[in-house]
Amino acid sequence: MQSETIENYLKTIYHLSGGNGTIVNNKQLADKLNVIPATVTEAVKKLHDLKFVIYEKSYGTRLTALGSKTALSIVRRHRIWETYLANELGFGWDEVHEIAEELEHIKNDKLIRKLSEKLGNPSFDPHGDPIPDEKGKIQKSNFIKLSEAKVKYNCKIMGVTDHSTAFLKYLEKHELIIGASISIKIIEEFDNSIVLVCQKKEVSISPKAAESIIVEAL
Amino acid sequence: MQSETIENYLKTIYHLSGGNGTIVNNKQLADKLNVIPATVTEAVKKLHDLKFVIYEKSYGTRLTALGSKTALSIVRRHRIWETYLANELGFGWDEVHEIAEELEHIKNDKLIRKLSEKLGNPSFDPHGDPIPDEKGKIQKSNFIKLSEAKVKYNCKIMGVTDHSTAFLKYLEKHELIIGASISIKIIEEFDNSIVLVCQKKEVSISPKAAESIIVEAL
DNA sequence: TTATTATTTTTGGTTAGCCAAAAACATTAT
DNA sequence: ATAATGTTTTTGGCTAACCAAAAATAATAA
Repeated sequence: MQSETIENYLKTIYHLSGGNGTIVNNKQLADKLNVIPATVTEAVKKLHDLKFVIYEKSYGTRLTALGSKTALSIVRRHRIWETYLANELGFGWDEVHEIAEELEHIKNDKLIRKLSEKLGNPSFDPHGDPIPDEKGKIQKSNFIKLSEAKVKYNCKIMGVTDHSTAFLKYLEKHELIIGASISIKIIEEFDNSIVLVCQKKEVSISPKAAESIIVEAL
Repeated sequence: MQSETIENYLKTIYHLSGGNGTIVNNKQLADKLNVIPATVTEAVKKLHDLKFVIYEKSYGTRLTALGSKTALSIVRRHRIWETYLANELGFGWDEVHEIAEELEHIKNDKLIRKLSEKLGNPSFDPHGDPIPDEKGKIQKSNFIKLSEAKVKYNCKIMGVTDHSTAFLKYLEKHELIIGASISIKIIEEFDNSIVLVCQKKEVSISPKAAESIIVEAL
């Protein structure tokens, strides 16, 4: 259908615009795609002709409905593959992104459907990021990194993004298990460490650890 | 490492030369790759410069050790993916080739290793074609289609290439199961149907069915 | 061996995707 | 409002992969 380059542009515009139709500029795109702005100018003109974006000279670019739909299907493929690589083939979460960057360009709906089925048609990947469905619909959630939670938040632990044994042991020690409810008591001013209550016990979490814990804000 | 185009040239040269270093000509390559001979001339010159082939003007092209090694790794990826798609994801054998044509270009040794492991590191795909190992070594076998067997051959049924339920029922009815030993009694002159003995019973197999049965000639 | 046919190579030209440098345009700070 | 800075566009150029048409070679048949 379209080239890998076009797919990468659409995906990047989608991510930079934060999923809503926000305008994206050439500099941002150039930086993300590792090309110079002149190259982006050329590219967005073509994307405009192909009806994937609306490009207004010296102003910016935003996805059309078609562009958005296409971007969503790429994001879907990417996240399905990431989840598959991690859950079915035993890759670490640090490894899957790079491989999925290549796999996402294989356009075969049946393949993605089969992978998705094998995973139980998940709506979220283990990063907590939503996986668009076949129609491009995204299930909303309040998934955030624990490091983004504020005082008094009540949350539920949904997953982790660091799968090192060191980290998993750290979690175990503090009885922080998937599904557990926690509430944020204090966020220390000077080092951003988080004091929270989990399983009736008070624990203090380093900001580094909080970066790798995905919670649902309730 | 190299482009998809180069990989396709190497793979095609490998197949056309039948795995040994036989010389391949431009016309053959052009036909297989759906390009015109002029394009092939250009390409093989480049492959020569890259030391993947020895190209002799107006004569032909053959793989170097490097080219052969590279081709073998592409064949490995292709057959691992085909086997994986069929055995793990439930694709039919008629569907896997096309998808594997894309997947084979993803260069990630760990990925192929994991897929291979999950399959039990097979040396043959369900077509009966050998899967080169990581070093490019191919396990020899006497796998042939039953349709290629001759009178008096003793064989063992190794697999099928048609996975339709109709065909599987046909096999069941004739008690032709994987692993069974058979011996060829007669090949009918006028319609090429095969009379063989399997499990002490004499059965007659249509040429169409024999096309889809892989046996090992003993 | 000469004519015919097939294959290969050369030449000139295209498109996608990129870059560098310079020019045009916007934005921000003074 | 003007200068300084940042962003965007234009222009000219590059490489990989392709094609078409013509010229050169090789192979085959008469």
